[in-house]
Order: sequence, then structure tokens, then C-alpha cells
Amino acid sequence: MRLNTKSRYAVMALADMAGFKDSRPISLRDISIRQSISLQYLEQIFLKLKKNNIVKSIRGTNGGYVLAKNACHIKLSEIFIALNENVKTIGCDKHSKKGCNGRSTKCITHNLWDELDLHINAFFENKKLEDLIKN
Amino acid sequence: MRLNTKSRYAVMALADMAGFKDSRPISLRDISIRQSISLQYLEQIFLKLKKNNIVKSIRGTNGGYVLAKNACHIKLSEIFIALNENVKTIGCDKHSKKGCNGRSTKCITHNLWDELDLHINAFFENKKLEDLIKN
DNA sequence: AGAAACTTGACTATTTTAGTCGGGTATATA
DNA sequence: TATATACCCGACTAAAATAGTCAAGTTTCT
Ligand code: FES
Ligand code: FES
Repeated sequence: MRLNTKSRYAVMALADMAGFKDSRPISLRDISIRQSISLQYLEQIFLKLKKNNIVKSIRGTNGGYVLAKNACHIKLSEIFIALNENVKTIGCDKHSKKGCNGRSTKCITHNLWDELDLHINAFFENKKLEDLIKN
Repeated sequence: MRLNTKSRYAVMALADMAGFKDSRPISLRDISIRQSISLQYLEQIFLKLKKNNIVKSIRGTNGGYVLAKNACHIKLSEIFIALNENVKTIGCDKHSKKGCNGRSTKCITHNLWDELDLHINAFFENKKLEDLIKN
């Protein structure tokens, strides 16, 4: 089980943005250079962040992105959800009576994965973007 | 980020075994049928579990596998390590001074992923196989 | 002897990941 | 108003990982 680059880059880029105190828009080109992330990959990522109201965009020359809210109000869980990369530990449809692998009922490990899910998501829920830049 | 079938099946199969109180060897064929997991895939998984001293094998007719120790002493973390499927959240080599993406130094998110790693592994460290069958 | 069951390495189709490519559109500023 | 800057967006792709299968063993119980 590994974290994918999309989630890592999203958090990395947002942390980069959060590091600037003034509220001028920050261009992806700058983030791309500072964080060594492909510009076009960043565009893909920011599109989703924008749709989920985590950043706002300003088009045109001197445009860029700004955080849609204060860094202390952006939970990491929001970021993961925005990218549709939130942790999936259970092997079945959570909202169905059926289990994994074509079972008609939930398997012996179902509760465990569910618990693990809660455990991991609690971490993301409690962590704010601001927590990353306190160093 | 999703959990792979190998880890899920390993825990599932071991939980299946732990459910039997007598210490007769349990054949993979039986587990395969009960848990709807491909027999040959299970063989692959159990080879690793055996090498890591989580199960013992008994060959021949009426053979099978038995837990190498009591279910209350088998931590889930052992299982994940045995399968080499333990969680990898950081994007760099932990034991190097260098960072991810060819950085010469650790990135802004490094500590976060490290912390997440600890958080997740703590869950697996504290969870024993026995905890799964108390229902 | 024969069947049950573990052992092992190699192989493969499918899916996911980690991007790239190429063509847009909006807007500040010279 | 021309132009450069920067966001917008769908489609594509190479490489890696996943989720298995296949085939040919060996061991041991009955
Ligand atoms: S994981 Fe939900 S039923 Fe197996
Ligand atoms: S994750 Fe370790 S340096 Fe970026």
C-alpha cells in the first residue's frame, strides 16, 4: 500500500502556497519549479482542487491560484477527497449488504478494514494545512 | 490509496484459521473454498507467511497449515511485513539525506508522511489476529 | 500405489499510475 | 489592441503494479 504522487503533490503544492503570507496569486509555473513537479501534472491536480473549493483561480497575466480559505481551515481530508484519492481499505461496497468477493454477507475482516479506515481518516481530519508550515 | 488483495486475503485466511480451536492442520483447499480465494493465489501468500514464521506447514495427506504461534501473539504488522505490503507513505528513501523527486534535502511534506506512517503502523502493531475473531 | 496437500518459478492479462500532448480561453499590461 | 502569461480541459500513453494462472514438482498419509 503506497501513497500516490497525485495526493503527495497536491499537499506539497498547497503547503508551498500556504507558506506565502501575502495574498497575491501564485502561478503553477512557480510551484512547478520550486517543488520540481511537472507543470501539466499540477494543472490536472489544481483543476480538482478548484472544483472542490480548496483554491481559487485568477486567469491572465500575473494570475495564478490562491487558497480559497485560510490554511488553518483546510483539512487534509478535504484534499484527498478532492482528488478522489481517499483511502479505500475495505474490499466491498460499504453501502451494500453484500460482502467482498461475491459474498452474500460481510467477511470476517470487514470490521477490521472499516476500523482502519476510520483510524486513517481521523489523521487526515485532524491535520490542517497550516500544521505543515509551522517549522 | 487502496489496500491490495494480497494483504486482505492473508489476514482473511489467517483469521479463518484462527477461528478453529483444535490444532489440526488446515488445508489451503478448505480455506480457498470457505473464503472464496483462488487456491493458487493462497499458496503464494502462505509461502511468504511460512518464511516469516507466521504459519507452519505439514505436508502430505491430511496436511495443511497451522499458526506458528497463538493468535493473540500474531500482530497484524507482522503479516503485512511478511508480504512486503507494509504501508509506504513517504516518497523518498527514509535512510538517506536526500529528498523525493531528486531533491538534495527533505521536502515540506516529508514529516507529515512520516507521521502518517507511524500512525498507520501503530494500528497494525496494536491489532492482534485474535481481535478479529471475537465476534 | 495413489491421493492429498504443500513447493516453487515463471508467465500473463488487466488495471492503475504518472505523467505528456495539444489545443483551447481569459486578462493584464505595454 | 497585440501579445504574453497563465488558467482550462480532454485525450492519450508508457511503464509499473496487481491479481492472478499455469505447470511441474515433492512429501507424506493411508
Ligand atoms: S471487506 Fe467488506 S465484506 Fe470483505
Ligand atoms: S517525502 Fe521525503 S523528501 Fe519528500
